[in-house]
Amino acid sequence: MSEPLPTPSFRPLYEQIRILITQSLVAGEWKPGEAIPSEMELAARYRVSQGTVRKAIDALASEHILVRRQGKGTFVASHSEPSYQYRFLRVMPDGGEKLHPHNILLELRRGKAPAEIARALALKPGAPVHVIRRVLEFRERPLILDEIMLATARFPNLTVARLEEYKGSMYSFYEAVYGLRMIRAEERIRAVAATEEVAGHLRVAAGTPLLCVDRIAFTYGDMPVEWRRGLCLTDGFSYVNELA
Amino acid sequence: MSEPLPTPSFRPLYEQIRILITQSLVAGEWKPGEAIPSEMELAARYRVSQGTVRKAIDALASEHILVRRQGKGTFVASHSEPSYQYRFLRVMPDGGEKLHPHNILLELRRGKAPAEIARALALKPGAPVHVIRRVLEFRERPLILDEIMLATARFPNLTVARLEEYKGSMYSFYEAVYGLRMIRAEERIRAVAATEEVAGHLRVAAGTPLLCVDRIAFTYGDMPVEWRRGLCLTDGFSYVNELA
DNA sequence: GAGTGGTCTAGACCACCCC
DNA sequence: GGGTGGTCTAGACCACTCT
Repeated sequence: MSEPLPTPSFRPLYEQIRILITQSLVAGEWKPGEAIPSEMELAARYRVSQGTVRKAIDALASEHILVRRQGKGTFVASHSEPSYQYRFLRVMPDGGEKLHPHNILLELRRGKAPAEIARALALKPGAPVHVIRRVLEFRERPLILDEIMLATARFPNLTVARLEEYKGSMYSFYEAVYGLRMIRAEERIRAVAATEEVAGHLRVAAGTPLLCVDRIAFTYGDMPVEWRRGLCLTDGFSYVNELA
Repeated sequence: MSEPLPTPSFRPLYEQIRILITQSLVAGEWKPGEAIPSEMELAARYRVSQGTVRKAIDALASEHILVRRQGKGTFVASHSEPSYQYRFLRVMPDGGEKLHPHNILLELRRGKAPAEIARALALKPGAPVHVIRRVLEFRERPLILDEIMLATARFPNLTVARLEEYKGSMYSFYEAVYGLRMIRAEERIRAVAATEEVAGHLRVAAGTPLLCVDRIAFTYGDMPVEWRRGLCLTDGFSYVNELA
């Protein structure tokens, strides 16, 4: 006899709970910084044991989507919280201090996504995008020249005023103003020589070697939202990474 | 009355089990690639429940120190296994294929550790070290010029012959020949211009921008073992990183 | 079928936080 | 003191692997 069915794929309960919790997060049922219901409440809601909810929350906490605080509750992670402000910024002063750079907006304009960037953002080639250019300064010295592209469809009414009024990182801006929480990012790093124009913005000689850091940042469900290219000086600074 | 004792710090049981397992790994009770005893056996050995052993193993597995294989057992991770061979190599062709480079040894000599490197390796300044220089090639093209420093005390009888005879990554060499398993590494990346000498080895023009990747690699207990500086071409290649 | 890791449950108790 | 997450246990059952 043929098998009844080749069991399409086994999905543990805690995995399904993880998905349900994620859906509530996407739907905005619990907002960044807020507490989600207690493990017992969620267990009752989903009709599973506390241990199963716990495993689901563990997974989300390990992705930094939720944050556990013993004695207080489990909270929705937010880029607005101090410790998460520059969570994705891996460039550090060689001294070892934290880097809380100062943001100088150079330009906000409309443009069309080049083919490669459109692909990265899952848009049609030539789709309309916002192009942001800015310099990050540290101790009065320019450090990084950023170019950022965002689909206009996802970021309506983006203006210089709204960008400049906002204090804090780009991702806390997306989160606070557009409800878009960035969960993870992929970076590709190369070494390049500064062009005349770039050198001007960074106040170094043309030809100075720079890190070119291309980043794609994703929200829930691995949806790409932001493309970014950072050109970064590295005298006195380096890109720090931990391999595990 | 005064408190009996201010409870110096709470140490969960599974944490203590994790430490005991780690000690057995350090002592070589179970060798890389081998299976450790089953969860039930370890539970009996340490007189705790299977669930507690499980949590300890989960932690070690998430650090890639152990590898679980359902239905088979839990194994000691090894840099010799194909999927772990170039576990710490983050430079990838832009195409996306995996990079399995070809190793060309340039030099092995004795030297003294400069102050900064001695500090990184927890040695006395000027301590004797092996200095290895090599080029990694990919498709007949030189890609990375590496300089590696290892304390001679930890690597006795290191010779060109032994290095050249060994096929595979540096870390599988350390593991197979010296019983040193590298667990994690820290990298700091900068952009530099190729010197004449470096440019010669990489067959590019002097001044070409390169990634300069400084790495410290650690065994168990966060003991530093290897210092390494890689100078890396990035046309057609990039350093890939995932931010979570 | 026997052995392994993986899931799920239920209940007890501990550590932490805040009222 | 009452709530939250964190630990630990014990037992049942499932999925995978090998023989």
